[in-house]
Amino acid sequence: MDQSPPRNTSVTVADVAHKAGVSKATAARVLGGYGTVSDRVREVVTAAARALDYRPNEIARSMTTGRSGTIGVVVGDIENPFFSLAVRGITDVARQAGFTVILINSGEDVAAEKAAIRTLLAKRVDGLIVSPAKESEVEHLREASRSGLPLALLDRGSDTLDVDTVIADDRHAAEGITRRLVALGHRRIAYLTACDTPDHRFHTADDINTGSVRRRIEGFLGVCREAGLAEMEDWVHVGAVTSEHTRRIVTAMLQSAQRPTAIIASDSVIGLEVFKVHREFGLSIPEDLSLVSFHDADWTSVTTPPVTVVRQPVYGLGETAAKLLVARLNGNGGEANRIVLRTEVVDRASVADAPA
Amino acid sequence: MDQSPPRNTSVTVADVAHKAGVSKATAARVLGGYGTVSDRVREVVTAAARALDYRPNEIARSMTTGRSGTIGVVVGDIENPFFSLAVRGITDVARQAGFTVILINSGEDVAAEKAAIRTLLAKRVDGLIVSPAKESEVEHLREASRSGLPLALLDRGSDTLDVDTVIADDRHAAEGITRRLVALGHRRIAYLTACDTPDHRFHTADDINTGSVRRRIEGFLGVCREAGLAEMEDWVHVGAVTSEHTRRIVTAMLQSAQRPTAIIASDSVIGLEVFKVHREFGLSIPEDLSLVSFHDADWTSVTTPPVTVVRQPVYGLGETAAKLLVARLNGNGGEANRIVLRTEVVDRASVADAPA
DNA sequence: TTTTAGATTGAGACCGGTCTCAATAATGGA
DNA sequence: TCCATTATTGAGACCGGTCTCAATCTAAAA
Repeated sequence: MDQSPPRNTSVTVADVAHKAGVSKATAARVLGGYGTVSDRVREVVTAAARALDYRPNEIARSMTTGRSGTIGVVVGDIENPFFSLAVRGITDVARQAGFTVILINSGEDVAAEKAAIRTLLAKRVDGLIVSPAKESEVEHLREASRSGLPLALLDRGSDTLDVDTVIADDRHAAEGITRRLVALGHRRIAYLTACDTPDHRFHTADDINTGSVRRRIEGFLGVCREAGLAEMEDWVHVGAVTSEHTRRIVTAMLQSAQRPTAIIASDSVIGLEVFKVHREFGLSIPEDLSLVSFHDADWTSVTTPPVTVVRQPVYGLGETAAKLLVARLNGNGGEANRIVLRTEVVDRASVADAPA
Repeated sequence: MDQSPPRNTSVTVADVAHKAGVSKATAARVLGGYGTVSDRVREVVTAAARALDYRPNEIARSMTTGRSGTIGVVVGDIENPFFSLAVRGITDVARQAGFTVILINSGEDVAAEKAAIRTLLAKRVDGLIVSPAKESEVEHLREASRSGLPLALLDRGSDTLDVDTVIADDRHAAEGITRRLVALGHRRIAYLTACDTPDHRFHTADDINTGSVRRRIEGFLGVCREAGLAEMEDWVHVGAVTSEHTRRIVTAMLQSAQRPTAIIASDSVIGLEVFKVHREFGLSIPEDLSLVSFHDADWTSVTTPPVTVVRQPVYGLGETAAKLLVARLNGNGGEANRIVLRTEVVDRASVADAPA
């Protein structure tokens, strides 16, 4: 009795209309909530729909309206706490605005990113939020945008792409912490990032395709130059793409005769690895080595000593990007917005004077 | 010259067919990759499609095939590293199998979960992976499953739902660590979980609606009983839903005359908060307090001391659930699979003899 | 009471694919 | 060379909604 027949074939407006004894058009009107219907008919149709357990088919609806009610999100890696928090911001806004989110990881690989965009385009998403793997390769994004699809860039911008962009003031943040380290007497300051170059070595900031990281490195190098430190390019290390890579790089660094007295980690995953390795070397932070990490990850406050970090408004990054996109989706036109959210240095105890 | 006209109206198979000088049916055949076409025609159509920059419309395709190529994923909170890692496992498998993922957070709220299911049903997802907020309220899931939609449960099962389920051996894990604590002389052992009850107090394991947590508590209480410890129900604390709640509960606990000598944290977010609070009290782990946390979060290995944890195969949980779902989607029938993945205790340094 | 603007309702086209079925062309065996 | 098969192709229905337009109805205005 409680087991209704397993209906493999779903009930449609036509079914409801038939049961209610009205035309398909009328049933569609009350079910779809548009047009004008008499109260009596509305009741009959509603009752029929309930009796039949009618479920609207969004696919069919999208077919005619041209809107899918979904937004596509392409991030590097949802497993990274940075992105998972940003995505939380996006989904919260999207849900509230009546949109649903299709999530795809690019693994920071441009080819995968292109494939993702293609898939999303085929699914006819109403809008796109992307954290581009490479600023230098955004043709696929430009094309999507030019075809009229609203696009918002997350955490990484592109000068050549005139679309809504939400980033953090990475350069400023990097300048701040570098200045601080220099003031404390540090001269051998290493900057460590997951971004890679073809030969896995750093030459100039232009080699760095990830906008946010490039700006940080430019800030870092700029301040070093001001302070009269030469050839600090040699202290920028790229390719910390996995914890194994990071471990290898940090190990080489700490074993070197010219061991750095301070390390700036470009994200919390790298920062964590640096922290792990420094202990294996029996070094102590901050006496032997100062450490600053980007991203105020949860672990940074419970280590001994706790780690000084650049706190980025990660949730806000996603939230803002989604809000801009939703505004576009609601027809708000106008110039592309380029929003820069403020970061903040959270002073803890991993930074001190350079060892004598 | 390089700026192709911004086509607001997308090109369809009919357009391609017209340009290629063939019928819509024929163009559709080569574009859709089905049926049989002569090589000559294939070439002409392909060329026309390229010239027009034809992009298939998945929505329209779904309309006739009845398959959307998407799977819906409902988790508590993507921001939680547990879920973000599991989702990574899901998306990896889904992508490989040609499916796209629609992600919705339930916030561990049944009403939100129901709404999510409804949305996903309307979007005509091909399958569903859900981490149910409450085992006691799964009617909406049962209904979805009964209507023929493949469903896989993640991390939390339901005896009354006969669907593919992937969980960890939570009871066994809880028994193991409890036994260990008891053997070290602990008698005042607190178990702390985010799951809540109507009156925010724990009475019996049946009050706990989250399957994984209930099994852990049953394991915990079972071992305590074996060891002759009475009324350990009083040591189970529920409602650590936010860090503020957790902080309040832990603070009360540590201030009490009957201060626990060991705490078991039901997830890493709670474990982190316990770690933070214990320090503010000037207590030291493990001398004054032993701590064990579920989920081998990254921070647990870098604290001083590092924290002993129950390592769950989180990525594997998501991966396996997705694989089971994909198998169903490919038509594999048969009994519902109930897979239990093994956990492992990672012994670090936060557990020691109970203080005298 | 007749006229008429406005409210309701029904028919049917349409969105952009897939797919069936019949018609036509090409190939092979007797 | 003729007929049976098989390969290609075109027409048009269909999926489940939305939406336009014309027809019918209702009630207020004259």
